[in-house]
Amino acid sequence: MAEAWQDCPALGPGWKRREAFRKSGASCGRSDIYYRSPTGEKIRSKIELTRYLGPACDLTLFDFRQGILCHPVPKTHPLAVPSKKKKKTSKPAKAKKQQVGPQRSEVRKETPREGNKVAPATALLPVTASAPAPVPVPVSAPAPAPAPLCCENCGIHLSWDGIKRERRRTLCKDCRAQRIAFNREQRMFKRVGCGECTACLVKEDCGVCSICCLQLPNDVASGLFCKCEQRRCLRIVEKNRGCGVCRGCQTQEDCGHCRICLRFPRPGLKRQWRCLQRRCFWGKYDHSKRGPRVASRRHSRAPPLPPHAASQHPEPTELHISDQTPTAPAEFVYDCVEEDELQPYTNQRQNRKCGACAACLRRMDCGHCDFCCDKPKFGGSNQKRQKCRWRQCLQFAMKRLLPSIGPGSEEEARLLPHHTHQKRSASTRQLQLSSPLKAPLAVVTTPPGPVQDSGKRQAGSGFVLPQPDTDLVYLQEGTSSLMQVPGPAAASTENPAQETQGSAPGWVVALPQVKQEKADAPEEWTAVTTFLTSSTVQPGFLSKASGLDPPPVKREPPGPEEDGEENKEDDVSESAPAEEIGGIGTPVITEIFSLGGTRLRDAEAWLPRSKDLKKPGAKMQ
DNA sequence: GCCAACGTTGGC
DNA sequence: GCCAACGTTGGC
Repeated sequence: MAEAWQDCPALGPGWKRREAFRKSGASCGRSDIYYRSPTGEKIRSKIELTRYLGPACDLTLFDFRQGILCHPVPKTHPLAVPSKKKKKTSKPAKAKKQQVGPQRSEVRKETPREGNKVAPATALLPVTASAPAPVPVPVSAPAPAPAPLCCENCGIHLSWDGIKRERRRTLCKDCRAQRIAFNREQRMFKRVGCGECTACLVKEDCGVCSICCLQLPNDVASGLFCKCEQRRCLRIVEKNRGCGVCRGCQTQEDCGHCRICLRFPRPGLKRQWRCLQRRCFWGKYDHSKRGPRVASRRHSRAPPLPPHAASQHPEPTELHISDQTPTAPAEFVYDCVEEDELQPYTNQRQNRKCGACAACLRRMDCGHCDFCCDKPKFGGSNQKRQKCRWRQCLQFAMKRLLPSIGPGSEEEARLLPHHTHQKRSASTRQLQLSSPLKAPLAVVTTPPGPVQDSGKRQAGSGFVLPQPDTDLVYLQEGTSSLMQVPGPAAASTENPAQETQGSAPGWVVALPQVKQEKADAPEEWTAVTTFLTSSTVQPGFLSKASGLDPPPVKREPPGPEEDGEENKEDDVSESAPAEEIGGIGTPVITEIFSLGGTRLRDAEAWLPRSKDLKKPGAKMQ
């Protein structure tokens, strides 16, 4: 973001406008116009602005690019922006729709600043029934001043302008900068280490820790995602202990009014997360049992501080690591970190499509996965901005997930952009399975009939057919089965016609059936494509998958942030609800791989369901 | 480690 | 102009 936000009085108080010039790529030099509402909503286009303000708002006179209102001057003299006005007036279709909107005079109405979408609507026009977010806020009266905020760390008073609405932490500018620096430094320590501590100086793996004992393939182990415990940088702050000196650590009692303290207690459950006012500013409180971290070795470890933190945060002597000024990361590269990883980001976007897998061949969004639900066209808020899970390339995901599956052929090498490997092959994010990687990779169920005779059958690169009488997915070629996916064998017979078409091998890539898929052209579905009999995962899904009902959607947590946080923090306190286990309506493979890493252990809770479903009464054909 | 959020860019 | 979605990063 090279250009700063500037006021846009044409839209009303609190509205900001920014022009961002593209710095690279084919469209380098081109600029994009963004607006930000008084409540922090990001607007990227006039359509979005119209959608945001509601249909009653007339934006005909508003020049989105210039950020000004075009006065309805006599036809002969478009004074404001002569050259551009022609284009604006050449859009009668949109104008017709908006003619019911108010005149300019209403644009400058005072804008309340509550965190809802009513406020911006009042900035341009009176609130109507179609205005979004019907939050019970008095929209007609002048907005009351927002409650004063204080930095969670230093406690100084903050203005609303200095706060990013979407951030969960309320920090002043300085504290946020320090925290960002701290996080960046920690990331660097995790990635390459400080290079100076005793752990970083160890050159060989211990061979006895839990990570070393995993005996992962070299190419996987070299990915840094699992590092010998004895070689982990000592300057990585542990999650389960705070710094002891910050405001949060020194606070002894719950505040009683933060969102955590005010959270409605759940019957029979003890609160497991910490009052916001008592959380360490630097370190991480222990809200997670994830990860095979070994803490015992680190008890004497001192949390590092951002380079400029010392001047503002008093800390014990032991916290000073002043003589260990972080050196450039390049000096501390592990042998397994490729040189390319240290090269600057090329700005070249990857082509994530192989163009041949079932996902790439799919042309329509499912409309039901979380990414689809996020899309504006499905009524979402456009925050995730990811491709439909069912359309995310299987090949791409496979390569990213299993780096050991190198391009086995030139074709594969072509399909997988080289910089994919360059940029991430050795990073800790390699197997992270972040959102874009959670593609519906492949769920292979045992096909009916004699196709099971060969035990495992190569079914395309990276896919191996399951053993007879099992419903497993072998995500590794050859004999390595890194992941096993349960599923009733008989279930794959739901759509036998598709399975037996053409030259399809005796395996099926399972995809969910959702209503929209019926609209897909038949040729979009390859012969190996069938619908997932997700009854394996979710009882009752089969009937839904059969088209009788639209599959339920795995939705985002209801709350804007609290529930999401709560889910994270509270994930061990309750038995997982169904959608957390299998994700009805969400690609099953997505959920499976969401279990990746430490969450794999939770697969046990997932697996037994297949047994249940294999009971006579549960099996559905 | 994971992922939500969002800046950014490609492409229609 | 607009949308899709890739890639980064801050927060937990």
